Parts: sequence; structure tokens; C-alpha cells
Amino acid sequence: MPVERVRRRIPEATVARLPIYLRILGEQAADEVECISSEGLAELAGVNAAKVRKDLSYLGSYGTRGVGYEVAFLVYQIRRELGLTHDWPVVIVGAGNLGQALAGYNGFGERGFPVAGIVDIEPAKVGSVIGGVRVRHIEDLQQIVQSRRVSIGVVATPPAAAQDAAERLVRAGVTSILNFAPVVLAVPRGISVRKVDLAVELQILSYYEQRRVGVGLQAVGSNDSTRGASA
Amino acid sequence: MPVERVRRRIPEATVARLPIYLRILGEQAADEVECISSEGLAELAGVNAAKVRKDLSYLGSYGTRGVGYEVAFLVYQIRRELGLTHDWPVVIVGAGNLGQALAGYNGFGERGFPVAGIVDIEPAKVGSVIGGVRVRHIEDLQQIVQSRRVSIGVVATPPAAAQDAAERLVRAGVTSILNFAPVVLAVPRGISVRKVDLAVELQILSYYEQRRVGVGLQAVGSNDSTRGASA
DNA sequence: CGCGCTTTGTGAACGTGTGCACAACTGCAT
DNA sequence: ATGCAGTTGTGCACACGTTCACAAAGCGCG
Repeated sequence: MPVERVRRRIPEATVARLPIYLRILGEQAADEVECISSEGLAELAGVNAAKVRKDLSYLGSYGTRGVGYEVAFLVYQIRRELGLTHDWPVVIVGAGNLGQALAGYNGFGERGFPVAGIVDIEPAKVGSVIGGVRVRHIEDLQQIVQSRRVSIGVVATPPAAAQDAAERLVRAGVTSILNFAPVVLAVPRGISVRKVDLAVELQILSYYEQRRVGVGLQAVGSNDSTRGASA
Repeated sequence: MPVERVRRRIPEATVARLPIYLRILGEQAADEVECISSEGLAELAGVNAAKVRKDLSYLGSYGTRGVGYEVAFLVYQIRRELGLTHDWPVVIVGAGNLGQALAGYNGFGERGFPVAGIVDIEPAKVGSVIGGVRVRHIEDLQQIVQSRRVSIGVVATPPAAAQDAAERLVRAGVTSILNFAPVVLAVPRGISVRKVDLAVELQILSYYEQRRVGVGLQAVGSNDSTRGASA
């Protein structure tokens, strides 16, 4: 019988940092660095060394005391844990400004998230080719999701259309959504949603910028990325 | 003499939610809703009602027991607290795919963050007009920042150029940076940095997507936006 | 005017995340 | 072999964030 692997639950905060470690380790590997200490990785990631060790300990005891972590092995383990051993095709809803930029951004495909399709509700936008992908009508969404086995959808529509886009994605079979529209999406239980809201980011900066006046410089936390995926 | 307002420190997690409340309250005001309960606001924001009350209590006791919060007044108070009583012009570094999309996105200006300028290091890109703003050479950065009193910079360069872009922004006098490049920026103490990394977001979704298989659906936290601005 | 309904504001308990400090362990030099 | 310098893995204490639960307080009606 197969060894039933007990899936350790990894804290959300750690999950959010693993991709950072992964990118840095990839760069180190490209520079032919074979081994790295928690201290070294911490410096490059801009975090505390103890945090790095604790984060990595959730994956298992993959370091060597007195030496550090083998870069290539760690890359493999993190990729496995994040589910990056295979590609995750994504579908983009909304071929406006942002949707086009996303589709044209090669970084997606390079990092394992090829754009399986981009759709828009506006017939005028259908047919043009962005980043090698032809814009199709939103009615084709289901067909794209099912034929290409897409489980991640990107909402890049105007705010008013975002909820509808999300519902269409869910109906088509998508189970994770990355939402760029400044809207709180209502989704069924079990669907993961992460939000990227540029205006919110700027407003947060504004808060600290405003406080700066007359208060002097203060530390205001580190640059982690702790944001839950709702379900 | 002026009443010396003691600046209460607002928790980071709350600061990250205030912009959400603000947007929802604005929508409610547009719908001519005059009063809203913590329950109602919580539902629209997708959070717990107690959290809404605690968050708002950091601003002061602006609710009326038995009634709720006056929408217009709350909008005013949140805007004041976030420093949104005046515009914050931003400068974008990098006129590539993303930089152009950002410059062309009207949402920035509408929400109080007009694009004061966009610069690129590539002379070939200089001169074209995006979203009504002419692309200028990066050498003009300091002049733009100082003449337009810019304190927020946006890094939209390729990863290899991001650290240089950040250093130029800091030298030019910018004190807050919104970084879209997949790089950990090193900045002097006192400079706030927030990062938006699309690949990281997708990788986090990938993690939960992968876990989904065979484990069944599970709740994995709410969709808050707790990410510190480093200093 | 007082009573009951509603909703706020917050103390307290709980849960999550962080960072220190150190024992356990590795590898190397002698 | 033995010792030493280096680094991991983790127990523990503390800080931060969330949620519950309820007293305090406003509102409207009879």
C-alpha cells in the first residue's frame, strides 16, 4: 500500500514567503551557488534568519547543520510544496488595458502560468492577438477552461463587470481567482480568491506618508505578503 | 491654542482595510445611503462585523448606538486618516507593458493619485504619450519629482533594473515606493515600500489549488490585505 | 417618561505569527 | 579521536490580530 503522506498544514504567512525564497534560490542556482545558509537567504529575502529556518522547517528537515541548505534540493522541495511541478494555465477575463498588459507579460508563462486564453464581453475586442493569444468572446470561456484544464482565472474587468466575470469563471469550473478589480467578490465556499488592488496599495502608502509629517521616520513592519485566499 | 491631537497608532491590519471600507462607503453614498451599520458594512466588505467596529473605533467613536454610522461623515474621517484630503501625484519608472497600462489606467487619478510623470531609460520610448502623459527620460526624474512635489514612486521596470530605479527614486526625493518588479528592493531606513508581485500571488493560489486535490474544500483565511510598508 | 429594541464600543479570550536563544548536530582541522 | 567553529531546528515568550460577548447608550413608541 502507498505511504499515506500526512499533509502538514503550512501557515499562511509562510506560504506567502515561499515564492520569494523560491525566486531567490533560483537566482542563486543561476549564479551556480550550491549551498546557502538561513542567514544568507534571509538577507536576500529581507527577512529574519530565524523566520527562514522556521518557514523551511515546515517543509521538512532539509538543511545540514553547520553547512546550510543545498540550493537545488530546496528549489525542488519548495516547488513541490507549492504545487509548481506542473504548469497551471490561466484564463484572463477582460481584454482592456490591464488584461492586455497581463497577457503580454511573459513573466506569467515563464513562471509556470501560461495564458490559456483571454476573453472579453465586447465583440469589438474579439479577434485581436495579444502576447500570441487571440482574444475570444466570453461565451467561449467554458470551452477554454474545460479543454485546457484551467483552474485559475484572472479578473481584469472594470469594477462593474467583475462579479459577473467571477460567476462565469466559477460556472466554467475555475476554482481559484486572482482579482484585479476594486470589488469584493462574492464566491461560493471552496473557491480561493486573492485580490490585487492598486488603489488600496497607494492609499496604504498615503497613510504612512501622511504620518511621516511631523512624526519622524518610523519602522512600519516588514514587506511580507500575508493575505488569505478565501474559501 | 490648537488642541494637540494625539496621533493614535492604527494597527497595520486595520490600515489595510480602511481603503476597502472607504470604497464601499463611497458606493453607498452614491446610492444615497445615509447610514450604515457595522453589520451592513461588514457584509459588503466580506469581513466580520466586530472587526469593522474595532477598526472604526481606532478613528474615534463616530457611530451612534442603536443606529449605525453616518456614511458621509465616515467617508470624511477615513479620508482624513488615510491622508487622502489632498492628491498624491505619483511618478512611474518604466514605460514597458506594465508602466503603460498603469499610466493609461484612469483609476489612479480618479482616486487621488494623478500620474505626474512616466520615465524610461530607453531613449526610444521617450516622447510617446500614454494616458495623456508624455514619456520622459529617466534623467528628468529628479526634476519631475521636485517640481511636482511627488512623494510616491512606482517601479514598473524589468527585475534587473528595479534596484537602480528605486535608488534613483530615493535620490530624487521620493519616500514611498510601490514595486511591481519581482525583486526585494533594498532601500534606506524611512522609505516605505509595498510590493505587488503577480507571480507570487499565482503561486500562493497554486499552493491551495494543489492542496485541494484529495483534501476536500477547506477555509483558508479571509481576503485581507495585511502587508507592511517597510521602513 | 419609561421600556424595549437596536447597535455601538470594548474587555477578555483565543489564535496566529515573530524572534530569541540554545541544544543538537555536522564537518573539518589537528 | 577530539575539539572547535558553524549552522540548523525548535521550545518559549512575546506581540499582534481576531472574535466573542456584553454593558453602555441612543431611539422610538405607547
